[in-house]
Amino acid sequence: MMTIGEAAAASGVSAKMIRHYETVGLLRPHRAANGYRVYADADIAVLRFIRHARDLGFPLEKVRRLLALWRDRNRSSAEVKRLALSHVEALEAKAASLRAMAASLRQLAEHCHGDERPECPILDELEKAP
Amino acid sequence: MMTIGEAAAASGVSAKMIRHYETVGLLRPHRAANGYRVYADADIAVLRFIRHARDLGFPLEKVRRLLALWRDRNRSSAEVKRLALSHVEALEAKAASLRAMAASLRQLAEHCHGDERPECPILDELEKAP
DNA sequence: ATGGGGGTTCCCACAATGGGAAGGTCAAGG
DNA sequence: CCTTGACCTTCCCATTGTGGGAACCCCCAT
Repeated sequence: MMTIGEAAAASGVSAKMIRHYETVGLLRPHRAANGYRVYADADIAVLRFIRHARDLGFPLEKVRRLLALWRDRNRSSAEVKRLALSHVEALEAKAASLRAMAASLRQLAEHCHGDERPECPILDELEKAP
Repeated sequence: MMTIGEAAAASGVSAKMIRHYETVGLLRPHRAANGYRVYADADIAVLRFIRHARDLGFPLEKVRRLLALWRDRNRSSAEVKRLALSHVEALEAKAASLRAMAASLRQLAEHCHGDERPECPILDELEKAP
């Protein structure tokens, strides 16, 4: 049984975020008589779970669903896999979009002299009509 | 000389965003006697510039600097190139991070049977201690 | 004059995180 | 016993970029 500060240290989630996860309903710690939140080992496990999921880029809504599956002893691994792969697709789509931007811009930059002169194909491109 | 709706249609930037760009100081349209914003062709060019820069993922702060360089006839292309390449690095770093997440997660998913059984290495990983 | 299609400002929301203020609580030590 | 400092509580604000919507004003055509 620990306070929020200890739970933060034990889980690697900041106290601020722990409270936030509670307000969005991912967590329900007990309260001591003085109003302090009290975290049991199971709560710490939840917090670590959340952190790992966040480290993999899952948005909180998907973390919520993962948690539900985690707690459900009758889940099918298929459902977990589906959720995970949909997230993989989202990540890859986003990454591809960023890489496309980077590639276009790098392309433009390669044609830029990068000297004292003001002429610059990067600005020319940004200025274009369409 | 056009109103904000026409400027939106001409530039591809929503009226909502045009107002926002104004409040953050990227734009200063004139005002008609009735209080309506009035956009000149130069303003439309600025809006298109902003849109192109946003399409390349530049955050508004960098868009602001690009605009300043664009307007500065004495700019050096080196400065533009530096700004662009720093953004390229940011994009690539972000993309790499997303791809790393996707790769880890895909890896985990590959080891998940994805059937009716509850055992799932994805959840096992999220549950892990550290 | 009236109705519709603009325009204006202002507030709220998202997602996830952090900063900070104002105040309550507890343990240690003088 | 009381102070001090570390910790807890709630509440508000900011970030980034975008959108939704309310309440209200304006102009033109019917």
